Amino acid sequence: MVQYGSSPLDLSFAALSDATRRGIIDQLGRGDESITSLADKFQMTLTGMKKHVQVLERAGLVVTQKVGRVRTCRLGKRGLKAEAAWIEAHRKLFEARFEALDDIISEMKQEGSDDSAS
Amino acid sequence: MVQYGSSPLDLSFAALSDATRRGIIDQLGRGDESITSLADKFQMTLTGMKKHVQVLERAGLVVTQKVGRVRTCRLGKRGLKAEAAWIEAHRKLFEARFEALDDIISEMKQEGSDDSAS
DNA sequence: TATACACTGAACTATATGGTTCAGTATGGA
DNA sequence: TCCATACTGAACCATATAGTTCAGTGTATA
Repeated sequence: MVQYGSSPLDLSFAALSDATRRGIIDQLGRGDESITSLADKFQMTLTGMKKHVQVLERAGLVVTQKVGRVRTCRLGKRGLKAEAAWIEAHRKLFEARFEALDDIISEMKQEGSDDSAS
Repeated sequence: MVQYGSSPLDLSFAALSDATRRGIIDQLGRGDESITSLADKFQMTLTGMKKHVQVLERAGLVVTQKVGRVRTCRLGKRGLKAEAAWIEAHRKLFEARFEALDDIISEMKQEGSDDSAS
């Protein structure tokens, strides 16, 4: 039996699965921003933006700091190392599979029956 | 205003945000599997496993083919290229930010007020 | 001091996710 | 032919997500 507990990757990949949040990361790559300016840029309520930022923060991708009444958001120091590592390791897995099985696969496709059924 | 539509990355990052599904990819890297054998290995009902496989399939990470009564799952040809590309591009963004701002940040930390408030 | 600004939190909506059970359908083998 | 196997689909549950509105709190500033 294979057992997998939940991990930090759960949080970061989930954070990255939303286009708005990937956009926020793009934006913060260009410079720090307040919640308000992000909300403006993404045409969203303050509250909505705050939630997105919280998701990114829980994932460690973004760090925030409140000074006065302004909360400033910037990219988190931990970066995307763990995610890059997982993806790279598995990208190789995919490729290894295809080097080994390329011809077998096309062979299977020939004799294939149902394929792609619901 | 910054506008981001939904993209294939939404589906693949969401697919990767679950430890079971990342485990399935690990497993398929070692060889093709039927839904039943995956369900056994991950101690889950057939129906539950089928759903996970469908999520991976919609994301293009896994391909399935039904022959007789067995549906065989294998890694999808499209692999993790797009995901790797996004992560790599942004990993550089993170690093660039820190090279430029490392000292400014630690300076901000000194004078910081609230930090890490809810 | 009064006002405007930036955020925060609670509450609500609609939809998705991760899982189950149960009742099928279709296939392979004795 | 009969039975077990492998999957499929519908229905249900609990929880999470993406967004909203509304009613605050705390901070700058005129």
